[in-house]
Amino acid sequence: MSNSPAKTRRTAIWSAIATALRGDISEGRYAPGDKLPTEAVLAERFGVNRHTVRHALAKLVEEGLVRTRRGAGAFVAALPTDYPIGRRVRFHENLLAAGRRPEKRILQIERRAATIGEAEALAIPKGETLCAHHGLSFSDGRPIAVFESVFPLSRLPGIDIALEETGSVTEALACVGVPDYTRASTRLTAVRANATQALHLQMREGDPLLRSTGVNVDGEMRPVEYGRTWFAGDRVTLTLES
Amino acid sequence: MSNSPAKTRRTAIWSAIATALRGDISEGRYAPGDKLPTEAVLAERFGVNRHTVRHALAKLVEEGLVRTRRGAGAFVAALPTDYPIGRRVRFHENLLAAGRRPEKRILQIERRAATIGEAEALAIPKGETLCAHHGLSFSDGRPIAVFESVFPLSRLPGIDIALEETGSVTEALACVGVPDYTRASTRLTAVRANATQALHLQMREGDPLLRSTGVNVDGEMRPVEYGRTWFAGDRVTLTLES
DNA sequence: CATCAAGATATGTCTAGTTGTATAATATAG
DNA sequence: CTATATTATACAACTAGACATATCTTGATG
Repeated sequence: MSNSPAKTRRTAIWSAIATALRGDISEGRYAPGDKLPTEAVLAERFGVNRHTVRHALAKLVEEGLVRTRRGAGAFVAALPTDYPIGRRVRFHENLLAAGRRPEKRILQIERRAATIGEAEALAIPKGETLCAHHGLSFSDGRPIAVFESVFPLSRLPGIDIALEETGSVTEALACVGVPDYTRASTRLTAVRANATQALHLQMREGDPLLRSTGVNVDGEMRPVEYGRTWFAGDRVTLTLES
Repeated sequence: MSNSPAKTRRTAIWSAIATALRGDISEGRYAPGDKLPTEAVLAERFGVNRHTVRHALAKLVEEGLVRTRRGAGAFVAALPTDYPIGRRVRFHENLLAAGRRPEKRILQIERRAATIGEAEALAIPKGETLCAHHGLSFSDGRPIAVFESVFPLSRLPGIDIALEETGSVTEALACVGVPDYTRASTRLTAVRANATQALHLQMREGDPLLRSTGVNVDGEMRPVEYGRTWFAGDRVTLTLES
């Protein structure tokens, strides 16, 4: 009579407000350092109580997007992390240069046979053993990407051990005789987050991700790493160098 | 317990309560916009459980007679606003003629490239710069619609500034040399409200909206505005002139 | 010009009240 | 006995208002 089984599990009001403000910020309507409208004004705009706006703002503060000062207002803390993609792609260096505090958590390192795509990208025979590792990247303590990258073991013997000991791609490659490497190719596309990715990135299943696929080569143009990275779309802006 | 338990009840308690409240409303005891007593008070007054009162209120909400807002209360719903759609569509004029108090709140004005659909509707090259603005429409202080409309900047230089200064489409167009305009086409369809729309219109996510897509042209039949409006389905009745 | 005081604003915190939702128990009709 | 209507209880989410406290603005004062 009154209700049908098709009940609407609506998103919380404060959550919708947070999303709206997050969108305004990421679209540049409020630039970094800008003062957001006062809580009272926002409450009026959205037609809700001030406490509901405060809940939304608290969420944005928790995410690091907004910083509040009592008596002064709420200010946009920073734009999404700029992540330059060019000939030299170094996670730690890039974020340090942007004034961020980078962090990396390796979830797994394993040896396994190469898939067809991996073998092709690394220019090795299909089914050859390689070293794969995947994990999470953080900026200022907030997860911004999940990655999976593989190395040809035949070309880089001991890379798996070096990776485990150093926890750094750059250092591990240096350990096995690759002092420098450059990005040979990068492909970008947008996909939806699956459950696992959403969990790691603290977002919702289906939220947009920016997927980057790239191959790094050594000084003699031999592929040394084939990596895929899924960036949280609302936290990262990739910038392309000429 | 207080009511005769041995007798067979022809009508359910909640139904009787709904009828009583419906009568109070139709007799003017509660005028449109008035706040009904709280569920606790009504439960006390009718000598029943709060849930039984809620069942009655749910029925009235379903009928469209009552609107509830969590934390605020239950209110007698205002009558739907008649909104004529014809050759001349003027938000303010239409509502003033209907004896309402119109209001408009522009949320954003920006310049950006035209999408394919917008370029087609305005008969301009794809990607050309246009002026877009979106916001909210009110009738007697209640939000009844969200809108987004775009203008071709090449054909109407300065329209964005005029819009910002006047806050009125009709006046802004007059400022840039379009003294009069008429509706060339209108398309209507029903859609579900997303979280943002629901928030602005103070309704629930998934509630039905009436979407109107229209193109306005100047005296020489050149498109000057391409607008989309989402009306709250329970607050507006569109009326078509012959 | 520099400084201080007072007022206006804005966020932080607290208390209370109201609707929304979930779960379980009880009564009544069929 | 079974299904439905009603009661009972608890908690979550949102509103409403008041007050404290930090910050900014303004104007008077020397």
